[in-house]
Amino acid sequence: MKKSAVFDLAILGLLQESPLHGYELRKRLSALMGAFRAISYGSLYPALRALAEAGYISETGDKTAPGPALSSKRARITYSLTKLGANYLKELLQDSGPDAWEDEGFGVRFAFFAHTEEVVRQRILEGRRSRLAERSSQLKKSLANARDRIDQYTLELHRHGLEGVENELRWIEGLIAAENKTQRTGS
Amino acid sequence: MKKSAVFDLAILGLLQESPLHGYELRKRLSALMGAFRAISYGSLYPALRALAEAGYISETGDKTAPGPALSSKRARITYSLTKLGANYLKELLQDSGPDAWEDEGFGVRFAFFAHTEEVVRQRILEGRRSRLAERSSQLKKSLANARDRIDQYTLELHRHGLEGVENELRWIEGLIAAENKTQRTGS
DNA sequence: GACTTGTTATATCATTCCGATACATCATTC
DNA sequence: GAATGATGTATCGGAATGATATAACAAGTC
Repeated sequence: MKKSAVFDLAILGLLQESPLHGYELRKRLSALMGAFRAISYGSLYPALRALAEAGYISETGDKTAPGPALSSKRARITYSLTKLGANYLKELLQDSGPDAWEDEGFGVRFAFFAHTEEVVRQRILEGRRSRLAERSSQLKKSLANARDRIDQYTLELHRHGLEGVENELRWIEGLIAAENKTQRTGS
Repeated sequence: MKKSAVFDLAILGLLQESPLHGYELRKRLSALMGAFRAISYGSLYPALRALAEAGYISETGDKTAPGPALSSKRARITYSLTKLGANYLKELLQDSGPDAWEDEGFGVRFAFFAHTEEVVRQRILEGRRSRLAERSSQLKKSLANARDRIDQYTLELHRHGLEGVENELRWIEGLIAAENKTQRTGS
C-alpha cells in the first residue's frame, strides 16, 4: 500500500520546477540519481498514473485530443503539479525520518535541499552523518577482525569500501559545517 | 531463463572455501557485497534450490533425518560444492565480459581474484577502468554544461558523485599497476 | 521455574521493480 | 528515398525485495 515515497518526491519535485512529459522526466530522474542506474518506464508510468489518480498531478496532452486532429501531432502527455500535489510535496519535504538519510533516499532529498527548511536540512544531514559513522565503525571492526583470516583481494576490497564511506563522511561533515556557518551569518 | 550469473558465482565461490548452511551463507554474502545491501532469503533459497537441482551443490542435513530423531536437533541444511559445481565455478571464473566489470558484478569478481587467472584478472580490471573513465568524462561534461543552469545543492551532489568515481578510478589504476609489477616480478 | 529478549535457522508470498520489447513519429545523414 | 537514431508512450514476464511466519535454543532476570 505504501509505495516508495522517495520516488513520488523525486517526480513531484521535478514537476514543481516545470511541467514535463514522461520521456524527459525519466532523463532528469536519471540525472538526479547521478551515477546510479536509471529508473525504468515500467516503474515511471504506473507511478505517474497513481499520482494522477490521487490528484497530485494532472495530465494534459494530445492523447485526449479533439477527435480528428490526433494524427497531426505526436502523442505526448505533459504532466504538471496540481495545488494538491504542491501541498503533498511540501509535506514530503518536511519528513526527516530514516527514509531521508538512507542510501536510496538521501541523494534525492539533498537535491531538493533548496526547497527544504533549514531545520529539516540539518536533521537529515545529521542522520546521514550518524548512519555513515556507524557503518564506518562496523567496517573498521570487521576489518580488524578479519585482517589475518581472509584473502588479500577481499581485504583490499573491504579496505577500499571503508575508504569510500569515510570520504562521504568527511563530505557530510563539511556540509554540516557549511550549513551552520550560513545559519549564523544569516544566509 | 538466464538468471543472475554473478549470484551463482558468489554462492559457489563461498561454498568452495567451506560447506555452509543458508543462514551463514547469507551473512557471508552480505559481507562480500560490503557496503551494499544484503540479499534476501526470498532470493537465496530459491537460488540454492536451483543450484541443487542442477547438481552444482548438494544438500545434506537433518531435514532428511532418519525419521524419529528429527526433533532432537534443529533443522539445518548444509550445502556443499559438488565436483560438477567446481567445474562450473571454474568456468564462471573464466568470464571477463561486461558482467564482470559492471557495478553489480565487479565486487564479487574481485573478491575471488585469488582463484582467477592472471590474464582474466587484467582483462576485468581494464574493463572496469574504461567503464569508470567513460562515466567520469560523462559526468564532467554534464557538470560543465549544467554549471550555471542548476541548483547549488544539485551541483554539489554531482560534484561529489564525480569525486567518488575518480577515487575508484585511481584505485583501479593502482591495482592494475600492482598486477603488472607482480607479473613482471613473477609472483 | 517462568518470563522475556535475542540469535540462529528455514521458508513463502504479495508487491514492487527492472529489462526487454513493441509501436510510432520525427530529424538527420548519405 | 532510405537507413539510422533520437524522441515518445506503453506493457509484460520474470526477478528481487521486504515482510512475515514458524521454531529451536541460549542467556539473562525476576
